[in-house]
Amino acid sequence: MPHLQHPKPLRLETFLPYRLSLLSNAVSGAIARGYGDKFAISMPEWRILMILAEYPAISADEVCRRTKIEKSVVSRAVARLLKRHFIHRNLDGNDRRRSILRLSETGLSVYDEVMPIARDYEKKLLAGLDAEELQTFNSMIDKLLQKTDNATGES
Amino acid sequence: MPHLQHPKPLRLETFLPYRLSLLSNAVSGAIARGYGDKFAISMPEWRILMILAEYPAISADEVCRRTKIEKSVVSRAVARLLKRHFIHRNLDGNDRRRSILRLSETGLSVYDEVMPIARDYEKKLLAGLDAEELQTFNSMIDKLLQKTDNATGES
DNA sequence: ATAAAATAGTTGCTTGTGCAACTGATATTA
DNA sequence: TAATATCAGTTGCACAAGCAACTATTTTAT
Repeated sequence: MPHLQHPKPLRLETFLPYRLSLLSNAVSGAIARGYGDKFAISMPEWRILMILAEYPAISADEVCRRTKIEKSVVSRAVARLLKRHFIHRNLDGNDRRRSILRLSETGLSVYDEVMPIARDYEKKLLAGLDAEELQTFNSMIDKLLQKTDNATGES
Repeated sequence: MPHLQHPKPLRLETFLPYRLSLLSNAVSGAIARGYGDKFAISMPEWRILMILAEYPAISADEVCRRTKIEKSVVSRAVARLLKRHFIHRNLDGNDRRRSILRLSETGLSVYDEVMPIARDYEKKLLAGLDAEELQTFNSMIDKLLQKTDNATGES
């Protein structure tokens, strides 16, 4: 039996999508282990806490837009954060479909404890890389995100 | 009710793990849509085809090591690829725990059809970026992968 | 040689995710 | 104003992923 092999295969190890996925999983995974072990919060929950720390008093819908998390995932994560009293929810008086989410004292204290862990991890990860490299790296990410926006985005 | 807001929050939009995850999802997602719509193959399945195109005649275990896909996922993906006759499997004569996987003619032809789509997408994504930027970007990914290896790896 | 440990691979189970359908509320149009 | 469309949010469902437990085989150690 012949070994079927493409004459010029696309090498997985150098394939950008694969490399990005490895890196993203490794980085997100490491941080997720941090807050997951300590507070039993999931990544979507953590991102919601983050976005509410940055933008207090926004709706679930705005959370979706800002975090790019799918709305059913947000809905269930919000339910769990409510049950654990990490956030509050009030109906929006002007539009009773909408409700306004806010961090609670508890939620803020959780955020205050997790945030430095996340920030330190990021810092440690980027330590020893010179500023110019980092600059290029970040601008590359921006450029690539823009390109994928075009491909993914609305007509 | 006071709006609880951290005085110096970690901005989600500039948070590296978040940005990497956005980018990775967008990039992998775009390609996955390509082969998914056309051949109904999943991302793990596609990666297994890729790795077999590059390394014909390797074991499932080696597929795991080379693709970093979890072994149960590989097992099920291999089962599906076998059922669709995209690959062959033979027992290894020397070690009867192990079996040897190979692309079939069909599998190779699928690979030959999907591969250019993936490569073209990658090319289009990277078009217009100057070579030096790209070089830095790739070396940054390598450096970061190495750092996460240390953190994730064995004691 | 025998027992214990390691390895390749499969399967069961739990969990997370995302689409689609749905409810209730608001906006739009005729 | 009535009919229709849109929007915020929830829930049902189907599927993917990962862990752990298991089988069968091979390696290592005593």
